[in-house]
Amino acid sequence: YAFDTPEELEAMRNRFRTESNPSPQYDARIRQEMKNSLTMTPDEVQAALDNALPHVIRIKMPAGGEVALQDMIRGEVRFNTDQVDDKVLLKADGMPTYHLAVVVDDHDMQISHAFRGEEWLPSAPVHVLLWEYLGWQERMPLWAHLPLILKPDGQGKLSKRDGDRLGFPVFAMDWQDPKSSELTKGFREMGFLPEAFVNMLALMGWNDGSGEEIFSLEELANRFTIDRIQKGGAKFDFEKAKWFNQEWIKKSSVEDLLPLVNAHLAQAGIIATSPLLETIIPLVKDRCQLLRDFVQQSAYFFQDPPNPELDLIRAKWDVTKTAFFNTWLDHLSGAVEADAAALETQFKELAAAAQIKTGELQLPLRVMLVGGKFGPPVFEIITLIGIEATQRRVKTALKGLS
RNA sequence: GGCCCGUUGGUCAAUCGGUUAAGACGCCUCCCUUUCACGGAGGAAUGAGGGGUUCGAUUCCCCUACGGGCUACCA
Repeated sequence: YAFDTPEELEAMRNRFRTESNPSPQYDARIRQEMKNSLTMTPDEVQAALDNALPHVIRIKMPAGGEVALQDMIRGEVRFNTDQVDDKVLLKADGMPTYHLAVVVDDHDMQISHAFRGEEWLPSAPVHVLLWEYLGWQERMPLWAHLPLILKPDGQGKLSKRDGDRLGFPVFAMDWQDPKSSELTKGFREMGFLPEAFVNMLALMGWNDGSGEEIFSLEELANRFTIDRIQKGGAKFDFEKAKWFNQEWIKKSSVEDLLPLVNAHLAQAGIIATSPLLETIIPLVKDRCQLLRDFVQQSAYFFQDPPNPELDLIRAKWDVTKTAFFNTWLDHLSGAVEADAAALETQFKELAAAAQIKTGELQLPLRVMLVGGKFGPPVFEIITLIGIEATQRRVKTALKGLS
């Protein structure tokens, strides 16, 4: 039992704080100077308890002892119990701290292997002792303290604030702090496939030695061995994370991608119609790292580009090109069905007749139709959006260019 | 400060005493491509420093340096 008030604890820290000991602990020596059942008489303790004096229950770390634990990743780790403080086990409000709770929970849940971050290693001796003191040491789980994920720019472990600061998600899914209502971005909402997220995470601090990197959850489970877990922390690399996603987008079927792509399009206000989207996905998926990239890559199939980047073509624009496009527009009206090869041939013939290089005309055409310098081959796009939309977009662009 | 854990290219990393020290991401060059990607072929780039042990150390040991974690009635 310890009856020290927060103020008294603070006073103790101030009293014992020195340059060589910036954070004094409630340890075997200091506890002799504090108000607890080791320094008070049994009667005093009983009286305090009877008077419902606020108190906590601390673990009494043995003086001059040693706790050794076997870690599956790091081997034997030893701690001198003099260096570990008398951690609070039960708080004044009656609630257990993590230290007590984790041991009791793991015991009740019959946990065989306890995996946790390396930041828990310093308090492991408290937990080991608790398993012993509670009389459960036969059932103590095997320990594994995993390496941490570090900030990309050094300076410590990755925290949720780094996401905002450096522009990448930190949590699996969007998470809003109920208290501060602060939003932390999630990998899912940013357009990561679950498979890619799991894959990326698993390969941070572990590999199977084969050099392969793309694994499904099932493959990961089959190949996983504890002895191949890395000991040092790994800096998070968003570029690599995106690469994993890109690989999984390439690997995924149209059926799997369809609902996800549809959701991202819908969120961007684009209503994608059904048979069209299925044909578009395989056409553009190689150009997408994140699911949200599908928005830019397929929006123009469903709606005219709102602000085509005409500046890209304006510099090299002249009246002969305007004339060419007007001629082409006329010829287009005669076309019954849109066939990519036929359209391209016709386009090239007209270009030759006008004595303009097709290269100087295809880029402008692309910008008029899709809005920028990206996307699949232009004539394939025309077959999908149709003659009518093509004419409309070219006319709009010509107005913008004049 | 103390205690604990770690340290191979910019990043993730293979190597379990003898290798030209893999591979991937990113970067650069070229090819394919009248866009952007995909794909293909190349390239630059690594054993923190110092001592040992050994015929031989990236690999084993020690020291130093550096990095990380913990040091709350938070987890």
